[in-house]
Amino acid sequence: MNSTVSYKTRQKDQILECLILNKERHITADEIMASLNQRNMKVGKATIYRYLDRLVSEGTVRKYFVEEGKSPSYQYQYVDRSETCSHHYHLKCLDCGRLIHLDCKYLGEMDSHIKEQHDFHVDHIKTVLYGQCGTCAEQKEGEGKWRNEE
Amino acid sequence: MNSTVSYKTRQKDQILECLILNKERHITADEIMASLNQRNMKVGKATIYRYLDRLVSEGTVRKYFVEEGKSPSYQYQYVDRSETCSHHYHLKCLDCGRLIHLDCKYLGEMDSHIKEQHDFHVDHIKTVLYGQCGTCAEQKEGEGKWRNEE
DNA sequence: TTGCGTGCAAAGGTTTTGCATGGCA
DNA sequence: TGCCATGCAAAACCTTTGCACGCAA
Repeated sequence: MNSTVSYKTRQKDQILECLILNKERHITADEIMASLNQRNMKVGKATIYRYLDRLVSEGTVRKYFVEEGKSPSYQYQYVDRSETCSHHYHLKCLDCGRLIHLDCKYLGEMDSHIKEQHDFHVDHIKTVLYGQCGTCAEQKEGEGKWRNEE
Repeated sequence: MNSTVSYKTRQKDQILECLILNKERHITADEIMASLNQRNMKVGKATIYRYLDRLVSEGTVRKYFVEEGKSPSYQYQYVDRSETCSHHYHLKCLDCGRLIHLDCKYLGEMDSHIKEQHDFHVDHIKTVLYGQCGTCAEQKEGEGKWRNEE
């Protein structure tokens, strides 16, 4: 299918290693560079972006757009082959930023429901359910009422 | 709660009018400016961004991040008050951009399910289910196979 | 040796910010 | 008159691109 030849290089290995080390969470291109720099692995920013692009189109890595923190940016996450992220939902807590992978039969049924009753195919890669996780909800309750933004 | 005083101005009126005219679809800050310029209404870009921010935090307008076209950007859409958006889900077609308000008992149950079983409160104002609507799916089928990313 | 990969810096795009001025109340 | 709102331009930001050199195969 994709006939592009690809060379194996130190940079690619190190970038991929970093993604795998962080497979539990999202990481920005900048964070990857910082992380590599910390361990005295110098990789140019352009290289990181270029390789990430390739990994994303290969399906090895998933790309999200996230607004947490100050400036919005893309975040990348290694796709664990054992987890079928395309079949479950993602919940993201607006307070603590935690991403929860939700594997649940009930939600699978919801998919079918939306498809059959509402004629819409949900893309689990692009969709994230935003809200508040239980832990944060408890904390907020103690503090009084809550607000949408920080 | 929010005690900030707000003045009524020509610019605000015109921006809001433009959003309401386009309430069926989403629109970028740039498109708002272009649309206003066309009708000889001069409004600075900074003003548009600033007012949009305010409208978003008020809940009058919803803000999305969309990657369609060349450069990714934020898109805005007026929230129709007559619809109780905080209680239903929103589906957004990634192809045609249409926003579908989904009032459905089944999905309400899903909320309870997520809350009770997964200890997570879904925020319907911030959450959008992305995917493909039936109409667009049909079109794509005609054109051949589809791909996840472009 | 071939041509993909890399690094640097510059370009590109949207969105934000600073500051003086304008205009609502 | 007081203070919010506006406009302009510059800044800030992330991401992409051009180009010469490096380095797998």
